[in-house]
Amino acid sequence: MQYIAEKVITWHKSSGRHDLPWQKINDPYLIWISEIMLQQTQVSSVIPYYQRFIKTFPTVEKLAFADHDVVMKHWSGLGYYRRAKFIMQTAKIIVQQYQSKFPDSVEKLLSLPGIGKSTAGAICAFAFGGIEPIMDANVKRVFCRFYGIMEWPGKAQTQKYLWSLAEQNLPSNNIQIYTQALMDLGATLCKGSQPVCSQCPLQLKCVSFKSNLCHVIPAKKPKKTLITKQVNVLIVEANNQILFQKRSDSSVWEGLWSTPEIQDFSYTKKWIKDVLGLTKFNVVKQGAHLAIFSHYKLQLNYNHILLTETFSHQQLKDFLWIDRPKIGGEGIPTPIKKLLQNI
DNA sequence: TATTCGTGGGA
DNA sequence: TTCCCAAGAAT
Repeated sequence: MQYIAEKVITWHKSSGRHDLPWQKINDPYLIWISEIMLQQTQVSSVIPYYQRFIKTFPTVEKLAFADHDVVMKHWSGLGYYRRAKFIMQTAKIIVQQYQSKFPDSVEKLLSLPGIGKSTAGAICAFAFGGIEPIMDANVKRVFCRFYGIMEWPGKAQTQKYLWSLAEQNLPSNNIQIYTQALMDLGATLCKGSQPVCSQCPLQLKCVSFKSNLCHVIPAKKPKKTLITKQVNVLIVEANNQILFQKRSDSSVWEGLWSTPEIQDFSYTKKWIKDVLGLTKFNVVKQGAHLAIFSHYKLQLNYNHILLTETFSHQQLKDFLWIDRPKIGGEGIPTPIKKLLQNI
């Protein structure tokens, strides 16, 4: 067997992680859910979401026929909400076109929404024992260090090279243990900061260790100055309830319920009239709340509006009144929840 | 192909 | 406090 595979498989038996909720199972549905949740999301963050999710949606059929808002509520707080839309789409496809049975080839898995090359490889390997590579942040770090790759691993050209190395290093058996071992090594020893090279099974042939480059490999992502986006929102309150509007597709917080956006506060009166058919209200507070994202800052300018006119709560499409005490449990973006806590 | 998608944890 | 970034994919 190849050097890396032999070493990490042996290492994993004594020192790998063995108690993650999605291990020791081979149900492709459960493995799929875990892999989607784990995209760009740390294990410790995923665990409670995963357990709650599979309790409510234990099978692909349950998910395929689930209510959109119930699914979003389960995803609320986890981030990257497109993933929730994609799993609903894919669940329907699995039920309708695959008779509820997951395909076992990378090619077919890749055609499903939300499943890219790495997730397809992980599902193949973990659920079906397919000899397929993955390429997550852990594997990138391990291979970059082992082979002494100086370029930023997110660069397209570098990624291509990393995939070819991942292909070359595949073992012909024990693919589940090998795949898990690579990630565990990256998560527990070959960490981003302060790697524990003294315990690493790859130490003898690791280029970065031998050349003392572990502190500069992997290379950091080139920095970009964050821009600040401005958004105006209306916090409309009546009878201890807040008015929410469903976020549209292809925008931040897609599919979640949020406080309605307005182009300019000078349109407030017209907005209240058009949406609610009301003319009487008080602006009880104005302010701003800053939310920091990984790729930009969002300044939420708000007007807190109290309706002073009695009215009937007619059902408006894509609008929803939510009791203030229930806001924490709904599918609402975290920064909006925080904003409302301070109102 | 470079950008856009969140949130929370850790240094 | 501030910065980085994590079991990536879609466009």
